[in-house]
Amino acid sequence: MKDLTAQQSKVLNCIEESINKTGFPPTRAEICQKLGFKSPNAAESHLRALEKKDIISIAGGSSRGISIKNKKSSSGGSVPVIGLVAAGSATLASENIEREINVDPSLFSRNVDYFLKVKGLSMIEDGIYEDDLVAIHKTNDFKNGDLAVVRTEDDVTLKYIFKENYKLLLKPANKDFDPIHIDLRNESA
Amino acid sequence: MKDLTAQQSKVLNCIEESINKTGFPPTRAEICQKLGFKSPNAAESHLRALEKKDIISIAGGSSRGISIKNKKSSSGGSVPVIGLVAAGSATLASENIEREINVDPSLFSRNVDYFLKVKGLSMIEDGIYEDDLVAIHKTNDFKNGDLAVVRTEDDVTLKYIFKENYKLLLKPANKDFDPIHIDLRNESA
DNA sequence: TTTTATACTGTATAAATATATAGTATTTTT
DNA sequence: AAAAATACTATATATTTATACAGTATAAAA
Repeated sequence: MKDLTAQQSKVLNCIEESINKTGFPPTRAEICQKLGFKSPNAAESHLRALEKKDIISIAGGSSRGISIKNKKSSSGGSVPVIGLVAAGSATLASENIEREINVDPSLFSRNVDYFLKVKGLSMIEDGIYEDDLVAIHKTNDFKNGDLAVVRTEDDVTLKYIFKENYKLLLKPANKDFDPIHIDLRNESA
Repeated sequence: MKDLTAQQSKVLNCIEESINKTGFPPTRAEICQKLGFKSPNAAESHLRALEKKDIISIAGGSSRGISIKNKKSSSGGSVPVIGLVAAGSATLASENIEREINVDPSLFSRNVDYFLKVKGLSMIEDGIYEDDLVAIHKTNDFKNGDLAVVRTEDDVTLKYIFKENYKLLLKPANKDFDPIHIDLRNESA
């Protein structure tokens, strides 16, 4: 990745701070104000430079349309203890609550609805181990590859979820377990 | 907390999805488009209702100025394994890298620069234990109460950081350790 | 040395956006 | 039964905002 100039870093930092403090990205004018520029084009051209270097993306024709692109990552290794996201149904194993946990909400990019304690071994290849806590966000909004809480007939499991047309593919991270295919047309929602 | 109506939940969900997918909140028009409303005021009034119920806040005179308010939390308990944020200096214990970790960046609200493995006992009251991994984001932007990586003369520690004028207060979460006071005027940056 | 990138000021404007006002209709609360 | 909240359509507009164009100047790359 190309290196950023000092000014570009300042602008990037300014974007991060805006998102952290207000919840949304800054306008050109706000960047100028924070960094002392007097022309909106000062911010604009720095943004274009950051876009060219693939650090941010800019949604054209959209106010505050700045988003910070996903940083790299490298070789193998594991995922940390916090999993994520995207459970289909509402009533999960919900009421096995062991204790309440007090967490700074700014830790997570999505709202955490509850935590789930991991049992069993099916995710060990991703570094999620027995007794780890997984932060769960209830939503119907998921992307392929998201880690999801899946409720099968008599079990609640963590699986990677892939959806294609009417087919759902649930892939455990442990090779010893088989992927599960579900045809949504035969299932009750 | 007052309950949301079905429509209000849809709007809230729409906001969450927008933030998750694009990185910034939706406009009134976008909410209308997604939910099939034909008047911008449909979105507007739902937003005002959500604001009244203290679910979101709306920054006046600002485009996309919607942010989802911090959800509650309850009694005691601990913080999960992922800590956070806000280290002052650049060269920390940086090069004791044990392994590289492959993480979905969307897990964190801030960019993760590296992970730190916890040694010692000073944070045990917050549920951060020996060998836990803490996600670190390098920045100078911190709020009082943030958990920070602090480099003292011969140590790297995790402390809660409070700043007031020229004084820095570093508070460990373990009562057996004393808070540290630092006068910034006597310190070299 | 001639581009190309960086780093801005200054001006302008079309388009995006928030937001007010006027209605209608239904449901819930008092 | 009256008032208040919900759930919208429809129209209008001031303001915000992105974004282009014209410059100036310096540093780095070809």
